[in-house]
Amino acid sequence: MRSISNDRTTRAVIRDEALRLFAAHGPDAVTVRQIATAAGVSPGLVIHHFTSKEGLRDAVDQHVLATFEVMLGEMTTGAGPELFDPAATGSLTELMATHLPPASPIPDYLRRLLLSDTEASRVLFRRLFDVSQATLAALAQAGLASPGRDPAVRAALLLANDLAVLLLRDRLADALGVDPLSREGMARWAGELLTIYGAGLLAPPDSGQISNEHEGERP
Amino acid sequence: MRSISNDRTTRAVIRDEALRLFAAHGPDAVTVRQIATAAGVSPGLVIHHFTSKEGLRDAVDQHVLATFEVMLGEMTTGAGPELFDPAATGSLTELMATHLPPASPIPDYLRRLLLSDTEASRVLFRRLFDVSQATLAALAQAGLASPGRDPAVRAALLLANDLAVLLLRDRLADALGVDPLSREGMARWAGELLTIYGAGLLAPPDSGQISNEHEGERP
DNA sequence: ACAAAGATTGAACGGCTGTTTAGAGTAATA
DNA sequence: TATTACTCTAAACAGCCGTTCAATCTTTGT
Repeated sequence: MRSISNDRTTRAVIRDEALRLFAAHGPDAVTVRQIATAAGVSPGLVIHHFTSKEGLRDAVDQHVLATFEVMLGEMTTGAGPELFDPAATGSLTELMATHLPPASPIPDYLRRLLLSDTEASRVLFRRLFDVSQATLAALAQAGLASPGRDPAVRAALLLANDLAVLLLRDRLADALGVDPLSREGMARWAGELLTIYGAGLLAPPDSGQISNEHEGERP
Repeated sequence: MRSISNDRTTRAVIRDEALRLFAAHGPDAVTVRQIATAAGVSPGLVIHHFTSKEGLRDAVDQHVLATFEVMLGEMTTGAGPELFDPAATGSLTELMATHLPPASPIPDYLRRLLLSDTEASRVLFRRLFDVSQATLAALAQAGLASPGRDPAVRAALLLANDLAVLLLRDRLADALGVDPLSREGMARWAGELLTIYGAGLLAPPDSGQISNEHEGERP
């Protein structure tokens, strides 16, 4: 049956449609019937596969966590160029823009997940915090950044600043006229972040970037 | 009837209980009956005063927005000392910690509001963004900060970094063992933020603070 | 080919939701 | 005091919710 252009299990289809709807409207605002319709099945089948709506939520959480584990794994594996870029300190934003399709529901889902007071939320944040701490330590070892007087707080601050773009995406897109997760948005954001991380708020533009390809800019 | 230790209108009591419950569990997870019980009235009366549950949400939104308008007004009025502190760039965090009781539901409500895709959310963020832009311009005029190559993005970045503490409060408290909105948490957070905003990530500890009372630290 | 197991459906059930309605108490007006 | 207006309640209503159930259709194992 599921042969032409569809090799996903029905279970996976339901899970993915739930992810999409949960990301767009929040789990509480989405009904089992809506998920079933979106997946082209009956409401009973959704329950049959996931026992309950909360079971479905858990399955979606687990799937998203696994996706992130893969992304984080690829990051620490293929590391190298971003080590010379203080702003790419495990930049979640860039990581997602690179590894995820442009219309992926995962950023929106992550936004809700991180603010949801669930176990999955705590586990994910803890993981991101550990990565942030490790990255800061590595940068310090390489002499590219100071660990600061309070390394744990500094690592948390860098992580929070990174996540802020994700969490406030819609509001920022409104205010700036550019989606901060788009190519142009990320470039403009990173430009300011690099300057500040490089030499502080008083620094003149164009300081801070350690390796900029051409310095042809001259207004 | 409402005389001893209660000069609030019944309407106001309902509104405040709704604010408290909405902040704690989210508007969708709270029922009209729960609000009515918390306020000590019948469910019908809640509807009678606010027409519908959504009307109640709007009233709460409006009340929170008005509260913030007052706080922002007091900020720009009593300005002065914080102008010399680049990190206090309209610091929402500090503003709320100062003007709100420690158990106020408003921080939690704000967190949900800013991510809710409602008109109130857009209005509030736009207002905060304008304040951030104005503050950055004032700091630049005073020679205390550079407006950056992209002033709008820089103002948005400073605002987002400020709001991040609020949005991720629970997760940060988990990871750091300190509520970042508590006195100790704010002090530690501001310490790192001042250093980075002062001279960047490479700066040694204790640079960046323009007016630190004693420099007795020497490890 | 036959039987067992699993996938799937349509209809139904009880419970909870926001809201309505009719009416009882209470204060203000005249 | 009679009337009007307002606050408030108890009960009920219709609708939607997650979930269950019995019965089919489809696949798998032997």
